[in-house]
Amino acid sequence: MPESARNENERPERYNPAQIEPKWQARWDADPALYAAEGHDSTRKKFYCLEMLPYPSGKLHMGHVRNYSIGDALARFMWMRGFNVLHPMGWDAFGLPAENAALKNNTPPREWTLANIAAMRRQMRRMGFSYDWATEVTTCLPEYYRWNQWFFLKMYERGLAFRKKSKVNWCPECQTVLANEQVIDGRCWRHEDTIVEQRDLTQWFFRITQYADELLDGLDTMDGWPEKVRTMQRNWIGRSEGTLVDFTVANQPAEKITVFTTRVDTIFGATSVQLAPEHPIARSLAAGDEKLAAEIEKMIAQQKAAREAGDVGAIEKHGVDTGRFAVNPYNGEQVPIWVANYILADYGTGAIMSVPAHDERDFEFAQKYGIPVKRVIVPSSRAHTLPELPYTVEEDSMLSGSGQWSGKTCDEAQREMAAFAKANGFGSATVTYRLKDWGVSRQRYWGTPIPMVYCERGHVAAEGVPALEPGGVVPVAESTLPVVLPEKIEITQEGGSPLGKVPEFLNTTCPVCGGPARRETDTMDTFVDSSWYFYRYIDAKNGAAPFASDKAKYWFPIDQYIGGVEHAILHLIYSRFWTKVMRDLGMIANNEPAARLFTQGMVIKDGAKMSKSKGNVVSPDDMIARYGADATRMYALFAAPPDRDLDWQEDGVAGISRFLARVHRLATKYSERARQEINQSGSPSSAPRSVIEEKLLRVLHQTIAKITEDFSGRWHFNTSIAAVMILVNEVAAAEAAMDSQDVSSAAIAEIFRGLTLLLAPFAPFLAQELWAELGHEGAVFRAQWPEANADLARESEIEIPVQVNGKLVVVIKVPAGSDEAAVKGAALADAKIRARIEGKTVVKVIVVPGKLVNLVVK
RNA sequence: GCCCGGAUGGCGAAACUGGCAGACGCAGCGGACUUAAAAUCCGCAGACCCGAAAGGGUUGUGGGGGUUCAAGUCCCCCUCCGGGCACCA
Repeated sequence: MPESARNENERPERYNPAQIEPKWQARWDADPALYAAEGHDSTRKKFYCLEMLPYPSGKLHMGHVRNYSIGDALARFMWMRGFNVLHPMGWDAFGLPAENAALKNNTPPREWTLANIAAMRRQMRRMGFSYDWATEVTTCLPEYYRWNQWFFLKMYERGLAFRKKSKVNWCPECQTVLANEQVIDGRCWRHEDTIVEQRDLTQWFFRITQYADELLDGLDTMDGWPEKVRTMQRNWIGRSEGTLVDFTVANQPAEKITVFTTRVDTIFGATSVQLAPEHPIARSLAAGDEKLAAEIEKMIAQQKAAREAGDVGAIEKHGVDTGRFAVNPYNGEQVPIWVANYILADYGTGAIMSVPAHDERDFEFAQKYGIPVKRVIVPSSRAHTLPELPYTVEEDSMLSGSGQWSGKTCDEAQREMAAFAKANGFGSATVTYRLKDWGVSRQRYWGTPIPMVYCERGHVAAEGVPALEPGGVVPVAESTLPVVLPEKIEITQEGGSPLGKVPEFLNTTCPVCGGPARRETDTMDTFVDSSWYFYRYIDAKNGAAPFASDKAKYWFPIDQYIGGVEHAILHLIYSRFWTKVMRDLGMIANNEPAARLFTQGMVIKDGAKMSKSKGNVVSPDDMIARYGADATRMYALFAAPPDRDLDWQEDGVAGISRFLARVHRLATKYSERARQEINQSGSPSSAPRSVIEEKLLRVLHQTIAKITEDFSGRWHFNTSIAAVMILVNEVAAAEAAMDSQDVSSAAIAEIFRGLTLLLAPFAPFLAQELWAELGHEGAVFRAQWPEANADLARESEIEIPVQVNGKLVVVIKVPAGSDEAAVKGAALADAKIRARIEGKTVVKVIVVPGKLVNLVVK
């Protein structure tokens, strides 16, 4: 850091962040090494502090400010604790808004995006966030997205990227396909009012389901992640163990209906088979039965309507008997086949066996239609009366009326019956997931081109990789990456991929035969970009690989990841998947991307999330202009604990600003004495300390202890900041004593030095200003974090509340460390206590040393 | 319906392992400084009641019960708010 900031001419009388903050920002910006980490060969312990990268909308919002203020405080603290800190930032820069902006303003997406990035980077610097800009990652640049393409090729080689025709979610507004994760209650995640349609398209997928079990099991060991996020991911993966059982259609043994059940032990109680209306057999049974066919069409329409309304659960259960029968392979019994509107075509097999006696929903359905109810599960313990139906208990229950399995426990029966099905060729144990493979194709322009071509002669890449359809699917040669997104392009509102209209892009040659070929015109889901960006930070300029493995081995896993809970499933599950794929590619050694995850609460104003439509948005720029960056970020930490929602109140920012002004006034006033003390460089005075000096040092060291603990534990920075305020209040109250010689210059130097260091993670600009003002060299956040001195922090006398029958009567003072007898004696000697217990019997005296005394009297 | 959070002054909140409820801050009120205001500094402040005051009493952490010398904190039941999942067989 250059010379001290002290200059009599420019030093303001009053706290003026508009003067202090840009000054230090300029100095920090001029020295890129300040925020840079040492290399992966550093002997220092590393700390990878990561905040979720923003979409470059062009403006920081308060949610960003909060997220980054938390991360920045932590990064600065860890620096001060001597760690080798990596604290990077980047831009999730592909995506639809750039195309919309292009349509609206006739600005090319790239230009619009890069301008937004420049604006936001400026804001971040103005906020004083300590990012190492040398490692900046921008996902829309070919230097980055070529590695998306590279990964795509690697995944294709391993069968993890594949093409299939499937029903896809289509947002008419975005004019593109959405992943399941992007459909919320039947609506587009970006367009709450737009109902998602289903279309049949051939799409690229990543086989995330191959990792379903590992993604699920890993959650159990991830104790650095919030339980809430882990639960959400567990639900999302939705693993369900069960059995597949083939029923045959009576008189048509070639027609099989495979049902999925988690309760195969109840199969002797099955009294019907229920098909989803979309089920192929439902359709084939309806052939020639117009009434049935019409019913089925009605149900499909109804399901669609409910899906669109986002209220699937509200439809009344309803079904229609096909008049046909299915044969239960366990007992040969024939049961009617129904088609029902509550059976989902896309879960399990789209067909179930209905066991009304032991399933609540089946019971309800059977009651409605008069389908028989057959009890086959009973409690193991001999109860005199049988439990009411439906009886769904598995534990301590056993089978009855179930042939050779009668008398077995449900658990045993499930295992044995699945094995029996397998042995007899009519079923098997299986696992189903709610998680589906990740559809990554998007019919959009502003994204990573998928590096595949379609050979017109039908060539295929290699043996064993069959063409899925006429026109061979051939991966682009790795050496020719990146497939560059063309810049000259006309963006229109019509459907289909815009890249299909660019002949220079579309027409290419087949990498195998050199013949004519056309490129894949879809681009990748932007969640691909954000699934691995944090690996790129460690080696952002690497032109030969996404990153060097030895660097990843040093820096990973991320020590602390911080972001919004809204990414609990999408981004965070894809990132975990990507990490496992990279591990299997031999690129990294870690199984999970982040050791610890923190999800901060939302920023609320007037009881609602800040949003343009509600008109309650507070602009960080306005806050900076009025109160400064320090006050803005410190308020974001002070107003609520970081994991809770934060209610933005501008008066509160003003309060923080006043507090900072107080600190500034006091520190400036005593800086001369502090500087002299440093310049003397002698050992601290051994003169006995005054009572007030002792008290100031005591509070200082208590505050150091508390804040140090807050950082390593609960992260309740609101109370950390409150503790600094208490310290400052104490200092202000001691002003007279400091002005006289009741407080030594050595103590003054120590107090203001400590205060400044404590403030450094929260209000970095002011802390830096005072650091220089107090005569210290260098960057304050590279100075050593103060050590709490337990001796100085110790209270000599403590207050003990004394209760009579649990009610507070008086607070007495006793020397710290007094034993039980002494405390009890002092309590009983107190005049007020004596008056209170006079004439009564003391039944019991409870003494909690250091805490309180409670006299139980009668 | 299931699973997580949460409910404490006028407001944001604190009380980490059961031990002085309301730290710290905002807003408010009173005072000092000022011709005045702003800024700053000092003080008051959960509610209710008694008292001229000093002080004293009662009550109080969404509601009801319980455990305990002692409950915002633990147990049981209930209400409301926020979030997630959901005809998942």
